[in-house]
Amino acid sequence: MRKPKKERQILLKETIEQKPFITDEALAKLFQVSIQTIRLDRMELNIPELRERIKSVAASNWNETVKALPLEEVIGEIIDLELDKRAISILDITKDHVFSRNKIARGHHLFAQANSLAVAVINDDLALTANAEIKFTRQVVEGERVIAKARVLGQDKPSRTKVEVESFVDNEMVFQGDFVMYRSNQ
Amino acid sequence: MRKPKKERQILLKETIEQKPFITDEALAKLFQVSIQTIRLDRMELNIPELRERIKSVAASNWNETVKALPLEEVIGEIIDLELDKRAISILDITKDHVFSRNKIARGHHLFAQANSLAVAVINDDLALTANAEIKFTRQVVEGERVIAKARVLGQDKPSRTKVEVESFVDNEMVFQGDFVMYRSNQ
DNA sequence: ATTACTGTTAGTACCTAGTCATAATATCGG
DNA sequence: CCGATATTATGACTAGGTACTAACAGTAAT
Repeated sequence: MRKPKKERQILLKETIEQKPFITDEALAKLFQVSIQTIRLDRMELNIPELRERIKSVAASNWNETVKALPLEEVIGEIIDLELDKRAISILDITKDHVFSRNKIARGHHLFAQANSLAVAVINDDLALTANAEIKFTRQVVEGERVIAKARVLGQDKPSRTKVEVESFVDNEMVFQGDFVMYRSNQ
Repeated sequence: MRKPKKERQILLKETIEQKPFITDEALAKLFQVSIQTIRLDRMELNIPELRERIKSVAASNWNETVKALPLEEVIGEIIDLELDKRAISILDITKDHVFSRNKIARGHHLFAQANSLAVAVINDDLALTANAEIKFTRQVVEGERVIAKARVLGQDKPSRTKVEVESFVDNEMVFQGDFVMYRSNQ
């Protein structure tokens, strides 16, 4: 029934992470030990008391409300561009681009970088994405720098241009997309 | 210096709404009355005590967490969700979402709505887009309301789930995407 | 002038979910 | 079996309250 200290502490940590609203009393019942033991465990694991946990959850809420829409106009910085040929852009992955849970970059930011690069490379006043086939080949985490390279492949029909975009972190491909772009054909 | 009861109570309500972390003691000093007066005021105004306020702020985040994605991280507003089955979200296209030139919605916003819906519908702690095939079937302009509908199709492999997302403006399809989602366990 | 009422302040007992410190007991490994 | 580690118990204290009673000042009505 009762588990050894180490095991209990690991479970305790997980339980509190998952359910930060739980009291020491409830934890004591859950693990079949006294409240004091739970408190000693929290001490050792540096887990604050219930009220402080709730407070921090509430506070983190407050801050994230302020951040509003992270999807701004910034979708990478273009560092090389030859219209209707190729283009390169850089996007530094910050905390604004990642899931709060696991620090992995959200897919639409990688897509946005690639897509906007595909739009930018088209030598036309109007360029829209008609369709695309994309692959997220590796996870990107906070702090990494994504380099997207677009290559114009050619035109099936006069109003459709194919653009291939490949994105890299340290020469490792993280994203690959084939975009079919609509253009007005002035 | 000291204001009449009514005025104080109005200000009290506003103050607490704006700063829910404030204690009765601090409020008493702020309004130059005794703690008891503040408590009587809270009673009359049905404002709960500090800890309950903090709790509700914290809970408002925790409860509304859809497995993989906190609700406020979803692009668009989720109006229907049944995990691992289907989900619907609404995104109103504002000037923030369009090209300044022609008021046409930028593709990555439609993608972001669809992609985050595909993430949200997955009943798992970790959900990432592996790859996707998308079509922009009609242009969307500023002021239009996009309704995205996600449908979970099934699983090829245990860790891969297919999600189809179709987005509409006035019953007209504007976007269609087949997403292959990676999920951690379950 | 007395009564009634409102608004404010004061004080008590009690509550929860802890803290800290110390002591006593239980359990396990060698 | 002994000693170290682990656990439980005990008492005193804290913040931020609730719930209740009592007192008092100022105003209005009778």
